[in-house]
Amino acid sequence: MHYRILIVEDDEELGKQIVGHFREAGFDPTWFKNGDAALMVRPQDFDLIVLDLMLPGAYGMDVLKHVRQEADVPVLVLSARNETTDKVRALELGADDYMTKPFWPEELLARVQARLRRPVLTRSGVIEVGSLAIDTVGRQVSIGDETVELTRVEFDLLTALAKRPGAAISRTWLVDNVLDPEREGGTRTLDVHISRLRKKLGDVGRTIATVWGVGYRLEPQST
Amino acid sequence: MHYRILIVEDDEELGKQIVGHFREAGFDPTWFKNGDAALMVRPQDFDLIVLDLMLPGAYGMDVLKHVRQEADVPVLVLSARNETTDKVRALELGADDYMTKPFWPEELLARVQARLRRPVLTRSGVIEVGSLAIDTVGRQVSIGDETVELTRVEFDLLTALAKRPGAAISRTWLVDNVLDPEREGGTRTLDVHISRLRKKLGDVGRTIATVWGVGYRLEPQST
DNA sequence: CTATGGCTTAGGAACCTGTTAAGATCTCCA
DNA sequence: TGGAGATCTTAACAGGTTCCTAAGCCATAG
Repeated sequence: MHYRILIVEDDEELGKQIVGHFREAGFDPTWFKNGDAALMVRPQDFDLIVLDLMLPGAYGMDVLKHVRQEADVPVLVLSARNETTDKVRALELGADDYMTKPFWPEELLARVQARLRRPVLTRSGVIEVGSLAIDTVGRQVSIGDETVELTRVEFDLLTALAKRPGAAISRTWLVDNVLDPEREGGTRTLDVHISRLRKKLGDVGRTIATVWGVGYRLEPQST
Repeated sequence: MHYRILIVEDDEELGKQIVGHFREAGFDPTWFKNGDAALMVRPQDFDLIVLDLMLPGAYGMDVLKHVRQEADVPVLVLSARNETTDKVRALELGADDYMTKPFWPEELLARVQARLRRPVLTRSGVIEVGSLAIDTVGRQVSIGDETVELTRVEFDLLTALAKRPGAAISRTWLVDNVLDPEREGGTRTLDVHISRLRKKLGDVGRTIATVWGVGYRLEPQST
């Protein structure tokens, strides 16, 4: 069975290239060259959406909003600029990942593949990993029947890991995306949060593995 | 069946050298010394194009553009400078890989082979070579059902080899790309890592072959 | 047989992580 | 506005892991 990928990209060259790479890799890509068409589509017909934010007419954000209203499909956002505002807004609107042009097609492919190995995310916005249940809407976490109280950072940290169970999430990514972005680098802050998270989660906490020199990973079959 | 390679390179020496290497390696190389000729060609007649950006008259980018308009042939770009602008522009125009001069002809050959001989990379980001499975996303390695604990360098080394099973990966490439780039040259560090990797992998470790005077190779049918 | 390159062992240096404790900051409510 | 409590950050250190280098031995090519 082939994953269906929707690509929204106005650049003729880049679009063709991306489509080619996806097809080669065994995906089933659909390519829209403008936002209007993308606004008509049923997002739930696709397994993942690659969206260029810099569409003519600044439709990028509209498309993203539309997709988010309709379904919980992962969205990978592309942007030509490396402006933080774009990134922040995209993430606020529910983008799942973000890439700055230019990039290697392989990298895009790799990220998409990583994203598709996704967790059990129920329609109500609950991520389930083993006995762990994360209500991303109500921002509540439970293990079995027990509710666990987490702070904001702890919750975001756990969510980031749980969104891609089994994947190693790099320290830098976590620091940049979960912790306060205004911070300056070079501390043990992340470790402290992980430490407390593990303690609060008890047995489940032990399924947060350290990937030495890289980051952390939530084991998929967390009991 | 021979792969047809188009080489666009104005430097007499380098061109001759590259052509020689490709021919030796069993490719079918065609060599153009200037961009004008390259603009006339039908890119779809080739399996891969090696393009020097620094052509007289600055035709490099034009050729790239031409190729991209015509067909979806992989293009490997060469450039004398190590300037980011060139790299970025090449990427925007759809180059698939990029090499900075000077380089070893072997390295060029290796990259070309890597591109033509697609790695065994499954949808989920797992590289499989025989009973060996490398989860590049989760950064985990297993042989059959057994998980193998590898350090960061060991993992990256194995991945580099496994991405191109059967291909000889040069020592220099491994040292430059896998080991800490800040290091100074002239040690036996790589050997030590390979040694430990072999030991940890047990039987599979024996399929990491030494290519005398060149580097290492992971045998494709590793048990 | 010789020279070159590769393998392995061992030790120490460098690095990374986990944890505790304390200070800074934020939030909420009276 | 003030203050208590919760939350986040930083510093400091311990403990462990990983990496690099040196040195001797072995394998290979010529």
